[in-house]
Amino acid sequence: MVAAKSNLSASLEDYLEVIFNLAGESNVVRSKDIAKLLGVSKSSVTGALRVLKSKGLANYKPYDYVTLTEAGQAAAAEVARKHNILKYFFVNVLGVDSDIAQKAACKAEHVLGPEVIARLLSFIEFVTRSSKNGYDLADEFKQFCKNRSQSSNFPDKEISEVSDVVGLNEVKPGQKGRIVKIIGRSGVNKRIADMGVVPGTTVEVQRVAPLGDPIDVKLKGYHLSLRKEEASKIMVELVQ
Amino acid sequence: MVAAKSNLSASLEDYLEVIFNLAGESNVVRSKDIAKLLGVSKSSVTGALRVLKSKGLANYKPYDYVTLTEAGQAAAAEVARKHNILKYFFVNVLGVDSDIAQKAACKAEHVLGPEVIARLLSFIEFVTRSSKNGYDLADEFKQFCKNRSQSSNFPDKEISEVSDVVGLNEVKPGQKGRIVKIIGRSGVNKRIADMGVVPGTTVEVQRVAPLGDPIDVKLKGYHLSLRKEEASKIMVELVQ
DNA sequence: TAGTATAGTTAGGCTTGCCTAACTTTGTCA
DNA sequence: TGACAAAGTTAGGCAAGCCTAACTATACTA
Ligand SMILES: [Mn+2]
Ligand SMILES: [Mn+2]
Ligand SMILES: [Mn+2]
Ligand SMILES: [Mn+2]
Repeated sequence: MVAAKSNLSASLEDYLEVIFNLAGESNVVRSKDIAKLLGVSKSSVTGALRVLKSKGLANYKPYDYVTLTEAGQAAAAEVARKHNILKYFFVNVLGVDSDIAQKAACKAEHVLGPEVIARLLSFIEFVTRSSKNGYDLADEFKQFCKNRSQSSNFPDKEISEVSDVVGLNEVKPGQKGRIVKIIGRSGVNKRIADMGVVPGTTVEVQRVAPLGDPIDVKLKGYHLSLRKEEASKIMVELVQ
Repeated sequence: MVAAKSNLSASLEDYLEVIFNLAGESNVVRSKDIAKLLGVSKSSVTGALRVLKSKGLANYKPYDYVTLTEAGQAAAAEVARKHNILKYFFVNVLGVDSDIAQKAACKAEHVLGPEVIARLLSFIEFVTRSSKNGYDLADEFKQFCKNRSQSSNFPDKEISEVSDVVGLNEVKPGQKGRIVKIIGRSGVNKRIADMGVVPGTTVEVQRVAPLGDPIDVKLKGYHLSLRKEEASKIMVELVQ
């Protein structure tokens, strides 16, 4: 029985999952219990059940008990399986708190595909196996967490810096910038373009008046005084 | 600088993430590049940027380049960090294919909280550390995966069976069921209720006519012939 | 068996996030 | 400069999921 490619939303998978779990706990599944477990209103459940029926996953009849079709049970079981594997890993390998693990598993179960889940299951098996050979990996990890000082100094994959393109108005006196772009096309911008303010040119800020207006800059040997408003439209990349 | 509790949707986090990454790769960030990377239309990007601006995360001005605020950069960096940690774990510990890991990480990054991510990072550190002590855990795991026959026999956390409450019409001759509920309140249902068909009673199906109609049952010593339509409204739990 | 409590449905509305088509702004280059 | 291309915005619409309020069907109990 190969599971059909389902393409269900996270929401619908959760409905399937709780119906599946409720069915395992009591004789019949009631709409209100689904609502309570998922934290949604009764009418939301009605809506979801209609969708599940339309997809051939639930045997829905108004006012009737809720049951899953064969296909629905298969899909639900798959979700529940992912949930269990994930929670097991979070709790018994990583040592995450049970409640947090429960919630995390019920989110992640909808976004991790079979390849990742299969590997994770193998890994759990590996860890379990290792503990039988005298080397309890999960335990070893817990020790590792305890013994180490709080500061994690793992080379937390350096994250590339954000580019240094800013408005010319933000450049400090003495700094230089290469013009990347001039925003807008107004008469004023044409005026400064005529004075050599074009992309590619390097400008140096010389003086900035108290309130940031005006700004004295030097480019191509010329001096130029710019309004803050104008400068803010000149995007430069800081150089040197 | 403590990161503010953001509560961003997965979608908005992805926008932040790609803006952050693009900013690291080139001088300026263009709307169309965001659209291309996320696989959405230009207008969707415009909409998202307006939302990010309203949340104080992006410096959005129509037709201007896209930049992030301090808060936006912080939020984006957090998402990117989760992404990197998850991908690293999937690829270098679990041995998942790089492309699949990339996609899985970019989904899971939105649903796994700081507790899980912190533990995962510690675990990666633990594995890395172990490899320096001559016991390469990740490598060991790969061997384990290879050497083992395809069949995984890990006690895949037994999943509870679905409850056996069915309509009486589905019960085979010779089987018995305890009545759980009778659906509907029509005159017909009242008739059979008068004959002892009430919740709690155990019925045994004796004979079923060729097309499933009628159905002969025995209860409390009486014989009763039911229409399939009637029987389908009598929910029973299989017994014995 | 009626009257009330409970369960479930319907109607209508909201938000998020996406789309296409048409339009405007900006960039480019002869 | 001015025409054309590229980038970005606006308008309008749609689907998924959720909600509340009002209504209806079923269950319980005296
Ligand atoms: Mn879930
Ligand atoms: Mn779950
Ligand atoms: Mn993502
Ligand atoms: Mn990502």
